[in-house]
Amino acid sequence: MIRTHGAGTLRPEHAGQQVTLAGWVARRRDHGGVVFIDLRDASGSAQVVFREEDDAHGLRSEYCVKVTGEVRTRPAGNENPDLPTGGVEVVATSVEVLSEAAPLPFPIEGNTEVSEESRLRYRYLDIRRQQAGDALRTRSRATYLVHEVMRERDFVYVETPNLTRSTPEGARDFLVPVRLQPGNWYALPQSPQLFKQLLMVAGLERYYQLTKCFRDEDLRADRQPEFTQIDIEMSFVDQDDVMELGEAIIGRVWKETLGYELPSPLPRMTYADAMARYGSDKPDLRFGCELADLTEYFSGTTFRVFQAPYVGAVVMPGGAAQTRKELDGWQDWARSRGARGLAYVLVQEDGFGGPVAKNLSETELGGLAEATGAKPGDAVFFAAGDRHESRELLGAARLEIGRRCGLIDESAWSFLWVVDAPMFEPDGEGGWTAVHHPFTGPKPEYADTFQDNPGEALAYAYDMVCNGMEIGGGSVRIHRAEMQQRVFEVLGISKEEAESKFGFLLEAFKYGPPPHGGIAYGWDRVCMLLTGSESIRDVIAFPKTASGFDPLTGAPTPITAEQRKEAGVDAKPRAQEPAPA
RNA sequence: GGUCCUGUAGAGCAGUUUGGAGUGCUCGCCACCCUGUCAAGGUGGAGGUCGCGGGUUCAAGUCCCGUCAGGACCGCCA
Repeated sequence: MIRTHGAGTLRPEHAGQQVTLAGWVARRRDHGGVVFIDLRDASGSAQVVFREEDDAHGLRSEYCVKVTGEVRTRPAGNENPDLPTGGVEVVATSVEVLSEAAPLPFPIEGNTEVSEESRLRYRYLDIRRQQAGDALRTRSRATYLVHEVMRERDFVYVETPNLTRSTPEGARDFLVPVRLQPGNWYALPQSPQLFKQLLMVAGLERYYQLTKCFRDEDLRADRQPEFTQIDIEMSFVDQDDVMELGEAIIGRVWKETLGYELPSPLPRMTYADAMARYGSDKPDLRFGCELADLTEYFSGTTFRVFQAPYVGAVVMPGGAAQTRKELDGWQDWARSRGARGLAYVLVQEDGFGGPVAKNLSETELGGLAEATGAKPGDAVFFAAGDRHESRELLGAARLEIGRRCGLIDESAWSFLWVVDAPMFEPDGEGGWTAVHHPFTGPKPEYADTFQDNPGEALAYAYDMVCNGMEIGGGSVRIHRAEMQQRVFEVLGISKEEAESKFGFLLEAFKYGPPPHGGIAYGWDRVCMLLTGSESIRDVIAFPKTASGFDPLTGAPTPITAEQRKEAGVDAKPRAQEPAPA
């Protein structure tokens, strides 16, 4: 090594030692006759003292330097108790500039806010900054912890292909042209779902992998086109076994990195409860404001709008004090989410306000506070119509209320499992679509009957939710061809279609497939929560912007005509796949 | 595909409401001064297609139209 010590490791007990440090010039304080340099490396930073004759005046921010000198305790009165190395300094005897640095596009030191655009453009400098570097280091520590847990539990780490077959999952595939077979394309995996099930057939019994997944959909703060999953599958297990493992992993990570002890076992909530009480399948339990179901309450109402299959409400504490402009703002907010508006009643000391109040009877208004839990000074927001849509609107309003009113305890952790989601939901065209994926099994009590009443059947599935964000989800899978066939029938997938799309899985299931189940964690999201980041981009070394652009490399780029020809982008497949009989 | 926010010196911002000379702040950068600082200090200086294009106007950073980029959200993402 070029250096003998990490700058951040120096302490008074090193006094008297000759050391060589290597790192970057973080700050310089040039007094003419004496020059102080804070030399930073991955371990921290230390003060180096130069005298006039050492010629340190030419050192500039972020020069990469090697310094040799003697550690000494600082002169009395000059210690800096705010710094870990503040008791000592290195008196330089020689300095070598390993490389110079051009003037920086943004400051490395200090807490200056820098636009994400330029941080990503110069990501290597951003990561030199404390915050971005720490996020990646925390992610690394957490990753090791996951491997520890999995190793302790005898899981087999298996890598699955990234160049694979397009499979009919939910998202759009990224496609890769195949030079060796012009006209044919690989797809990048949306997840290793089918491979991990094959590994169960293969008898590995306990598989895991930290792996990239790819989905060609529009991006968000918590979505990137390529992202990392902890992918897990286990044989001969029940739902509780997988959930116990999931809690062990997340529990270890939170305990070892944040010192936070996860409740054990984690609370569980049914999907039905989550929708009814929080209007979400991933409720944020860091604050209350539960929804009130007023369908029964308004069953006899003369107000047309409330003559609906569902009427619900959510209370905004202190909301009656809002200005007309703020209340109108809620209407815009609701319309931007595709709703017609957001009816509201203001509960005041001396009565009720808001445009809806006059449409309600004395009795309806009189019992409203009790029915919703509203107090004088609060606003009650209503949604009426389709049960699911209305609840989702109220759930979104609840979150908005939580944010606007500062009800969310940012220091709190709210972990829970949401279980018993429906297997199917209407696809809007008279058929059914899988809520989870088509290989998810029904809860045992629906095993024989789900095809008769698909809307009622519950899936043997579970989602881990943290602070209102889904961080992991899984299910006990179907392992019998007969049951799989019935699911396909509900989904309107013909035998031929199933055969051509994932015949390889169905074939594997002919050879003694074990009962199995698993889970996948969105590792970027987990790390985002762990580090308190606003976006998963903060825990990804080289992320892409919302339009899928990488400001650092400039990807994606056009290709040359030659590349296009060679890749076979425009080629037609040589022969059609054999038509199903 | 849609809605909203943002774009002014290397960085972070103010100025845009009500059009009047690129007007300004903090940091950084360059030169010089300075022997105990640690967000060092002092003096001086450089640095601007006001995202881009068009329009209105005697006059546009400011008003209008379009467009590009970034961000948030809806749709979408099992």
